[in-house]
Amino acid sequence: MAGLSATTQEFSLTIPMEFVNGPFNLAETVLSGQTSAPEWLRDGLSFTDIEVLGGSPIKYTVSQMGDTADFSLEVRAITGDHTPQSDEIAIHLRKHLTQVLGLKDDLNFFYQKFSGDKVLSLTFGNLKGLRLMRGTDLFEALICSILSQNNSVRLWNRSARLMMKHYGRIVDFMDGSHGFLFPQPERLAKLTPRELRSKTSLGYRAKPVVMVSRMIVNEEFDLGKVAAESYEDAKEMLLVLPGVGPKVADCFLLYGAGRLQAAPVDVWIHRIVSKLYLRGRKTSRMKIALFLRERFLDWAGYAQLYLFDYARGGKL
DNA sequence: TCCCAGGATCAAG
DNA sequence: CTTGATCATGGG
Repeated sequence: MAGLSATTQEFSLTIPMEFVNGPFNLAETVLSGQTSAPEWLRDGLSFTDIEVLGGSPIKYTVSQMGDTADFSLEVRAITGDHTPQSDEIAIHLRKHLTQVLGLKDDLNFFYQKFSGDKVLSLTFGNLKGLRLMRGTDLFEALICSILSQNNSVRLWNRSARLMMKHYGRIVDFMDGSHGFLFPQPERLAKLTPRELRSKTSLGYRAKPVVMVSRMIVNEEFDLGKVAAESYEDAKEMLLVLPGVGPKVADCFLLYGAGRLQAAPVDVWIHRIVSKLYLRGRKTSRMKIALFLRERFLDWAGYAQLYLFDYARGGKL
């Protein structure tokens, strides 16, 4: 937590390996298509994101030094124009990164607990250090999850960035750069679906995005209240939202609300689970999700993430 | 040109 | 509770 300077409003901090609970692979984690938020911008092996911490925007770049088993995380950050400089920002930032990168999740316990699972343990080799990301904004996580339906990771991220550019608040930083925050529901609620679609190439997903935004602005739907319910109740409540089915609801609960027993079942999960666990028997997505929850309990979300990356990586 | 992508929805069986 | 067609958009 060093390098604080009152004049430049740039600072850096180091997160030592001892602060992280087990191995970590930054690139694998950031690039694994999780829907908690739009994917961080990549520059080589460094990743950059913008977040509002303590009321003021901050841009930070994270780099991993070393490998997944012996490493440190170097973080460079810069604040916006009117930000009072203080040590609290660095504290906020470290806390923020701990949440969004799942730094306190006990991965070694996970690997040990399921070392006897012949299928899941297959994925541990190349994916060691892959962690579940958790969003800091429920609305952002919900919209990103809706965008991902029947879409590629690349395309839903492109659409999300276009939404930010056109409808998100612009923030300026001391180095002359700027960026955009994720749009507020109030802004999206005022749009017509065709207007949104024309600027973001959201396709047919533009309509549910606008509808859901309106329901939240009108207080017909309270994401905070839903996130506080039990997993089963929360999922049932989410299914009334347009554009939200079982998979999107699970994405929101896992990446947005941090419910680790949620296991979103997409085409990749459906493929790999029915092939490697169910001898190729075709099964409904609902049964696959139930299978994952019953088998992996509070680690179902993690099991799903590892199986997803393993399958998507061409290991099928 | 067809098939696919971290699916949802509706009608019909 | 399951299956099939349809829904935009861009990549392979």
